[in-house]
Order: sequence, then structure tokens, then C-alpha cells
Amino acid sequence: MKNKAKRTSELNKKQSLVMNLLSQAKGPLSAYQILHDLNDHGFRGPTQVYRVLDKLLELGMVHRIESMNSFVACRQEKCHEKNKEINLFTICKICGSVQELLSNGLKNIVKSLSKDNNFLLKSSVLELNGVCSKCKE
Amino acid sequence: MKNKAKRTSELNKKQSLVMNLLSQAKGPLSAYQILHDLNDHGFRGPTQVYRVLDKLLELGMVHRIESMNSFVACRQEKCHEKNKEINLFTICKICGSVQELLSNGLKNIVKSLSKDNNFLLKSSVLELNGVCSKCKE
DNA sequence: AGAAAAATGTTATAACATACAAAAATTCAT
DNA sequence: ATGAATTTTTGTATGTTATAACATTTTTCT
Repeated sequence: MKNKAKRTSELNKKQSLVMNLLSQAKGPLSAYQILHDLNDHGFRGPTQVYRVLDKLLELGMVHRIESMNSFVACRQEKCHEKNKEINLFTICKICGSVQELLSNGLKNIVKSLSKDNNFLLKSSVLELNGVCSKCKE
Repeated sequence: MKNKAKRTSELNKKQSLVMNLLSQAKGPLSAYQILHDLNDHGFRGPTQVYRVLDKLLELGMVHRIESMNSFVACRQEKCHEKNKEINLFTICKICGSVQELLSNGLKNIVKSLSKDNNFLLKSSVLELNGVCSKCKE
């Protein structure tokens, strides 16, 4: 009766705490911010945070923003199933907000780049750095 | 008579040392690897390395691999002039090699994504993670 | 020459991440 | 049930990456 792809309700206590924290956050959080925020809930060291993050990343429920060494909750419903290997974000250098996008165009480019270069793709991430629409005004 | 875009020959001593090291390296190097390798040439602390790297990044002669926290020499002749804001790499998880690519398709996608989302683009990087052609065999 | 500004050097510390050992929970044969 | 063996969880120590803060030297300009 076990389901391989866990639903949110099957997350354990610590995993749920991190997931909720990230879901309610305005922007990306670093592992140490998470550690600080959840100090009173049993998180006593970075290792615990990273272990939970690894799990949530594996489940596709959280994404890592490479250029910020921090983490965001996934906002795209279909991420887990279809687009796990094509990650795409805009990052505002003024307000620090991160927007997760989907793009079939990008997907096609990534696929054909991999093919053309005889490269076996596991995952990819495109990070756009600049100024978001709100901060442009 | 001053040229705004510096040529290699105009790099100072420390900049040249780092540039040469990166150019001859098989793969990306971390700032601390550079520090270690150039210890005997006057690099006594990380700050010195990071300052040189910042300069070389600004000149477009070096790129940062975000997912590895390390640095590679630019291998594309036209990088500095035309494609500064569109960076593209494959990264082999077996041998650690990094390949720099150019793609007009990617460029178009990035431009239109920025436009569609009312995002003012400063720079972007697409990192493809997987297994390179050599390691696939 | 000498003041002001820019570049460089140095130390300390902050921020991010992992290795490994200790402890707790679970399994399972007796 | 008991307790040895395995797995899972936890915690400490340490390694790695990056910047802050401030001193010194070099350059620029009058």
C-alpha cells in the first residue's frame, strides 16, 4: 500500500516544518536561516536541515537557487512529474525575490543541446539575474 | 590612447597569474585552490584571489560555475563582446569537466522569457548537469 | 612635496556544507 | 519477551567558501 512518490501528508515532522517554512517565505531561505527559525522545533545543527532539504529536493518539492546558496518551495504543480530536470528562475537583485517559471522552449533547447553535444542530461537550471517588474518602476 | 576593454597583455601581475592558471587547468578551480597554487607567488589570503577573480569576471575572461562554487577560463572568443549575459555550460558529474557552449536558441529563449515576464535581464546562466560524452562510454 | 584617492595587503570572521561517530529505534532469530 | 544485528537518526567537529574590517602602499593631482 506504500506510495513511492510521497504526498505532503506523508512527510515526517521535521520535513513538514521545513516545507511549511519555505512555502510561507517571501523569498529563498538559506539552510542556516532555516536552522535559526526552527531552533525551537528540534533543529540543533545544520546537518539536520541539509538532510531534510536533500529529501525535499529529491521529491521535487523544493529547489535550490545555485547563485544564492539558498532554497525555495516549488510553486509549479507539475514540477515533480514532468519537468524535474528543467529548472528555471528569475532572481531580482533589488528585492531578492525569486520567480519560478516553466518554458517548453527552454525544454526543447536543453534537450537538443544535450543531444548535439552527446551529453547525458540529469538536471539543468537556468537562472536569470536582473530586476523584477515591481522593482523596475 | 587608452583602450577600455583590456587585452590580456594589460593584466597586471596577479591577474595574469590567475588567468594563466585557469587557462591551463583541466577543469574549474575554486578560489582556495587558486590561493593554494599561487601561495608562492604572493597570494597570501582569499581576499586577493577574490579581487582578481572579480576583475576577470567583469572582463568576461573568466566564468563562475554557480553549482560548483568555482571558476573557469572563458573558451569562447566572442564572449566578451556579444554574449556576456548568456552563459551556458555542461558539467560532468563523473570527471568534473566543464564545457562552455554558445547557443543562439538559448539567447532567443532568454530574451523572450525576460520580455514576457517584464524582467530586466542583467545576466543569465544555464548549467546542464549530467555525464559527458567521454564518461558515457 | 604633500594631500586625497585608489589599489593592495592582512587578519579575523561570517556563511555554507559534509564527515564521521554516538545514540536511538527497528528488526528478527531464538 | 530478550538481546544481538541492522538501520535510522542525531550531534559534534571540521572543512570549505566568501566577505568584512582595517592597515599599508601606490598613484594621482595640485
